Parts: sequence; C-alpha cells; structure tokens
Amino acid sequence: MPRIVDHDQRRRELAAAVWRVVARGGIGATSVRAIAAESGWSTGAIRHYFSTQAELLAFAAQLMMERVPERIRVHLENASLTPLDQVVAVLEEMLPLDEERRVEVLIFVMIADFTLRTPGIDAARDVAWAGTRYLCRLSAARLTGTPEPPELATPLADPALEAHASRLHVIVDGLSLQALMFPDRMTPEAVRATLTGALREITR
Amino acid sequence: MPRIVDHDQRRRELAAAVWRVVARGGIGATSVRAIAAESGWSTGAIRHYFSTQAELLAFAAQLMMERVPERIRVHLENASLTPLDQVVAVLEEMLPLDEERRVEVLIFVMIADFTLRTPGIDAARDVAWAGTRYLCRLSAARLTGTPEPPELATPLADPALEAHASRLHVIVDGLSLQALMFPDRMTPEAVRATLTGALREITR
Amino acid sequence: MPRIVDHDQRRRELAAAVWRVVARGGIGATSVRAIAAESGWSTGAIRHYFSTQAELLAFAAQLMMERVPERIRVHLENASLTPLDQVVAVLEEMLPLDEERRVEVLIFVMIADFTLRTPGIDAARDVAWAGTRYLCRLSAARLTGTPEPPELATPLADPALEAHASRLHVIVDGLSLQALMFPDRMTPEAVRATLTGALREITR
Amino acid sequence: MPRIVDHDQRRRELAAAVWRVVARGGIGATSVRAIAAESGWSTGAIRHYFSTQAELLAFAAQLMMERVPERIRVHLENASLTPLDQVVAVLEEMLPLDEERRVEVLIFVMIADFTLRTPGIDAARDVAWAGTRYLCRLSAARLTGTPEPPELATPLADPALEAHASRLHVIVDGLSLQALMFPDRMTPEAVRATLTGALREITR
DNA sequence: CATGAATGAGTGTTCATTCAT
DNA sequence: TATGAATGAACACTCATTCAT
Repeated sequence: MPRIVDHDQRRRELAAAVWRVVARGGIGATSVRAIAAESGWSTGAIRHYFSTQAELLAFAAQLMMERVPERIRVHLENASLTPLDQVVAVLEEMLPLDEERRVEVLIFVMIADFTLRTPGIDAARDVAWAGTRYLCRLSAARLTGTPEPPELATPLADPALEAHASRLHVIVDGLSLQALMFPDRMTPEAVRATLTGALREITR
Repeated sequence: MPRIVDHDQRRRELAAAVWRVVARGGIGATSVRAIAAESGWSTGAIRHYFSTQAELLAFAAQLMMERVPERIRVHLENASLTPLDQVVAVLEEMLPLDEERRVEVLIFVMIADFTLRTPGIDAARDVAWAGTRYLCRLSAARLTGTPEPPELATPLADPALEAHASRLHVIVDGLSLQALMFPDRMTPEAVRATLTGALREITR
Repeated sequence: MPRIVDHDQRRRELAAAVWRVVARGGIGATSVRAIAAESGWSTGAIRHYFSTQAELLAFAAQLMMERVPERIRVHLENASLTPLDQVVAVLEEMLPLDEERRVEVLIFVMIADFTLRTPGIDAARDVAWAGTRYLCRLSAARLTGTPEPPELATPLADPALEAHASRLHVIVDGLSLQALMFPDRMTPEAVRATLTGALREITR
Repeated sequence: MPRIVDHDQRRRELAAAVWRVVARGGIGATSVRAIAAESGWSTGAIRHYFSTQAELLAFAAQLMMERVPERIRVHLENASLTPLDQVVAVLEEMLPLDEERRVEVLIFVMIADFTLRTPGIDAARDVAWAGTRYLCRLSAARLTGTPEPPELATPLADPALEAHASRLHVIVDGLSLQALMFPDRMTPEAVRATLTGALREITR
C-alpha cells in the first residue's frame, strides 16, 4: 500500500505555502517553483493536487476568503465590548492594519488580478464578495440592534439597513485599497477615523 | 549630427501606446515587445527614452493620472447643470462605468501592482492619490458652495468638509474596485445609487 | 501469500489498452499515464509486467502484428469468393482503408519509430515483416494455384513467385504509407486500382 | 544600424542544423534546445526566424523535399548512361541506400509524424508527394521515350503511363520504408532487384 | 501484488535586457 | 538615434521512472 495522503490536507498545506509566498514576495512571486520551494515539495508533486497553477492559486485564495468571516465574526460575541466596539473590531480585522491582515488583502488583490485576466474563475471572487458583505451586514445589524442574518448570503430584511451595509462594504473595500496602496496617507488612525465616521451614519 | 528628437513628445507617444495595449489586452499584456509593436518603434528604440520596462509603465501610468483631473474638472464649469449634477458628472467620470474609464481604472490597478512589488516608484502613486483627492475636494466644495481649493494639493479650509472629501475619496476608490471586480453585483445603477447616497450626507 | 495473477493475460490486457489509446489519440498519446488510465490500472502496477514504457509498447505492437495474419488469412477460406477476390480481400485488410485498419497501420508506424530510435527492439519489427510477407506469399500462391507455404517463415518454392510476393509486399507497404499520409491523393479507390494492377502482373 | 541578417539565409542555416540533428539522433532528437546547440545559436535566437518549433521543423522538412528533385533529375541529363541506367540512378537516389539518403527518408518520416499528429501542416507533405511523383513521371517518360512533363505538377499525357508512374511512386515509397525499417531484409541489392523488376514492367 | 506519491529532468515558449552596427 | 539580433534565465507544464508502504 502506498503512503496514504489526505488530499484535502495537502491542498490546504500547499495553499498555506501560497499565502506565505504572497506575504513575503507579493502577488508576482507566486510562481509554481516558488510555491514548491516554500512548501518543501517538488513542482511535480504539486500536480498531484492541482492540475494547473491557476487552480492552485484560486484554491488558496478561496480558502483564505472562506476562513476570514468565520474568524472575524467572533468579535461580535465578545460581551466585554459595547456593540460599537465589537463592530469596530470586526471592521478593523478586515483592513490591512497589520502584516497578517495585509496578506489577506493581497490575496484579495490576487483575486482581482485573476478576475481581470481570466474570466471564469468566479468561485474565489464570489466568496470574497459574500464574506465581506456578510460581515458588513452583521455590523450594521449589531449597531442597530437588528437580528443578524441567518446565513452568509441572506440580505438584511430592512432595505435601508441593507443599503447601509452595502455602503459600508464599499467603504471597507476603499479603505483596504488605500491602506494597502497609500500607507503613508491612509494611516491606521485615518482608517479608524473614516470607519467611525461611517458607523455614525448608520446609527444616526 | 544626431537627429533632433523631442524627448518628452516621444515619451508621451510611447505612454499612449501603453494605454492602448492595456485597453486591448489588460495589464498582463504590457510586454516591451507588445508596446514596441503598438507604438511602431523597435524595442531598442524604447530604451533611449526609458531605461527599463518599469520606468516606461510608471511614466505611462503617471501621465494618465495627471491628465484625469484636468479633463474631469471641466464638468464643474458646465453652467447648464445644477451643482449636484455637476458633481455627479465628475464622480461618474472617475468610475469604470464605460470602456474608456475602465482603462483608467486598470492603469490605476497597474499602479497598485507596481506599488506593491517595487517600492520607490512613488510618483505615479502620488499623482493618482492627489488627483482623486482633488476632484473629491472640488466636489465637496461645489456641493456646499464653498470656494474650491486653489491648487491640487491644498486641503479644504474647513476640516469637516475635508473629512467629507476624504470619505468621498474612499467611496470612489471602493466603488472603482467593486465595479471593476464585481460588475455583476456593483452595476452602474448600484454605483450611482451609492454615489448619490454619499453626496446626500455631505449636503446634509 | 501473493495474489495469483496470470501474467500473460495481464500483459495482453495492457496491450489492448495501448491499442485503444493509439486509436483515440494517435501515436503521440501513448504516455504511461494515459495507458494506465485506459487500462484501469495504476502506473505502478504496469511496472510489474513491463519494466519500461518501451517494453510495453513493443509488446503491444508485437502482439497486434502477430494477430493480424491469423485474422486475415481466413479470407482465403471463403469458398464463395473467386481466388482473385479472396486475395483482394486479404490485401485490403492490410491497408488503412477504414478506422480499424488505420490503427494497425499506426501501430506499424509506431514500430518504425521504435526501430529508428532504439535498436535492439527487433521482435515487433520481425513479426511485422514476417506477417505481411506471409500474407503476400499466400496471396501470390492462391492467385497462381500454387500450394501455400506451410509456415509463416517459409519462402515460396518458386523463386519467381517469391519475387512476386516480395514486390507485392513492397506495394502493400507503399500503399499503406501513402494512404495514411496522403488520404486525399491515395484514396481507397486509388488504392484498389493499384492493387488490382499489381495482381494482374502476378497472374500474367 | 543593427547587424543585418539575411533572414532566408539564416532560416536555411537553421534548417541544415535540423537535418544534422535528425541525421545524428533521429526524429525524436529534434528538440529546440538540440537544434539550437547544433546550430550554435541560442534557443531565443531561433525565435527571430521561426515562431514555433513546428514551424522550424516544417520549414526544414519542406526545404529538403524541395531540393531533392532538383538534385536528382540531373541524372537524366547524363548522356553517358542509357535511359534505363539514368532512371535507375534517379530512383536509387530516392532510396535510403546510403547515410545521406537515409536522412532524407527520415525527414520524410518526420513529415509523416507531423501529418499524423498536427493536421494543417500540409505544405511539406504536398512538396514531398509532388517531388517524388515528379521524379517517377520523369523516369517513366524517359524509359518510354515520351516527352517529360513540363512542370512538377503536370500529369503525364498518356493515362497508362501515368498509372505506371503512380505505381512506381508506390514502389519507391514502399522500398524507402522497408529499406529504412528492415535494412537486413531489404538490402541495397534487394532494393535494386525490386526496382529493375518494376521498370521492366513499364518498358514491356 | 498493487498503489499512487514523489521526483527531477525535460519540453516549448516568453521575455526583459544587452549591444554591435 | 535607432535597429533588431541575440542572449539566457524564467515560465508552466509533462513525463517516465522510483519507491515506501
């Protein structure tokens, strides 16, 4: 009997190598060779788990995007914080305010790159959109004491509140972009100021 | 005696070739060969005006970003429109709502790409930031009947209004990103709805 | 206790997989992986029966070449045909006039390929030669009412008739090649015309 | 001004490298790297003259096939030979009876390989067919004292003689194949015997 | 006996850059 | 100034083969 390998586990392992490569060298460093070296496997071995580079990168991106909302939403269960602080904690975790979060936003940019050059790799993109929108909805609901949506894809019942969530989504993406590209101008403090301003509109 | 060449003119000519290549084939199509072919010059000739590919792309990006605010601000002089409609016209011209504008946003993404992989190419990035911020300031000033800033880099006198302009800037960038990446979700109509919502807050 | 496996049977099974792969994808498609997939076995399993890819392909080729004369010679026992028609039936079955026969000729070309790059794999080549020559001898004998050779390798007793068989062999190979490479010029009709012309010389 | 290179000349030079590679290592040795090494140029340099490997190999094949008839037909002008010997000289030059001729037949097999795996590369194939057929027509005409066809593609006026030429074509291809694949059985002597037998039928 | 994980060399191709002319 | 020839490293991907289990 050959060595039995948990394919899903190996795929996740390789995805993690992708993340590390992105963290270290940016999006342009994600050659198959670099990922192989980072993972400790040969390039050929990767082909047992992903038939093309695009498939590997798409998987790595999607996996990260799937994990983000699960990780972040626990802030809303932190009873020691006010609802406002809970929401601020959530939103700050979506923004590239530290190195770890920066990688997530880079992965998001990688998805953009994909999307713009190879249509048809929709999955990661859809997951990214849905995850961010979901967290924005949770935030809007929490701020207004409204029940939170039961599922990731459920819009908020109140159309006005959904519009608030949508605007928050736009602001979060805009802040991500600016904090990533213009860290000197859109400093963490400026990010937080913009964020609290946006939240005030929702609670008003 | 060497042939007299207008260096700046030639550099702009090559920049225009870059734009056309981006328009046709996306950001990934900007190989030196492709740009040479598009411009009608040889690859070697390009080296007389740009010593590396990065320099060429950075110049092309910067030039485009410089031209955008000049072109767009004329909407504010359109006396047949109300101030609100003037501002809406300005903001819509910053967003990828048609193919021509889409190229500008792609160039902006190209800058992001640069920024993230090769630090030190700040010029194009700075110009992009300043241009967008300027137009946002003009919009905020016009909406509130405030005098517009005399120069591109001058903040608005009223800190509260400057904050509005800053938030508008974030929203414009967020909308650009979403309209580019998620055209099915962030449709032109959704873009306009978000935009008018954001403007209402400024006038309030 | 090891599982009992009929080695020869397994080898024939794998050979058949080779044939199917050649039929579907041509000579260039005969990667070990493709043959493994076609056969339903793993690539590693193949190694129990063939130590290299070349050995597998050589065996598959040889087996096919061995079977051809047995299958074809039955046409000579078809009492409802005249001797001439029997012979025509035999010869047409050696030529790539339909898809099934085309595979056989492709396998023959595969042998050529082998022969030209790896000397020492003579078996398949010898079998191919002997089989075709044998059928040509049978044809020449039948046409002239001469007793057919008792064994596959026995030349015809009459040297002149053996020379006829040899020439027929050359013509069959030439027609195979042309019908395969130039199907537009060497059509089935042209093949048959050439064939009957050649036979007329033998009977004259 | 850059070094001016005669493109056609360079293409022929590279084609000659292909021939040498085929001569030394067979058809399977024609990797771009091997041809680059043989020619003394880098792999990248080849791309100035051929955009793909297939294009290079097709060109090399076609060029060789074009040269063959021109080179061979001069034997017909050798006044010191009888018509029969002239024709024998022609036909022997088409067959792999020495190393140089062997390469030509290998190139022909390379064309077959192409033809079978990538349809659409018809040029080399057409040239190969036309050249061989032309030489066969010339031979048939010379043997019978008939005027030779004015152009490469002109069929013989007499249909019966054209049929002879066609059969001769089949025999030449069959002999080529057998002399290449079965040099032990189809020896030069056997080739010549078959050839003279075939010619006798034409003159009869 | 059989698996399939893993290797590493090999493929064709692309590309920014250099440089003699 | 301008050319385009030439380089050589990099790319993703394929493959026969090895081997621990």
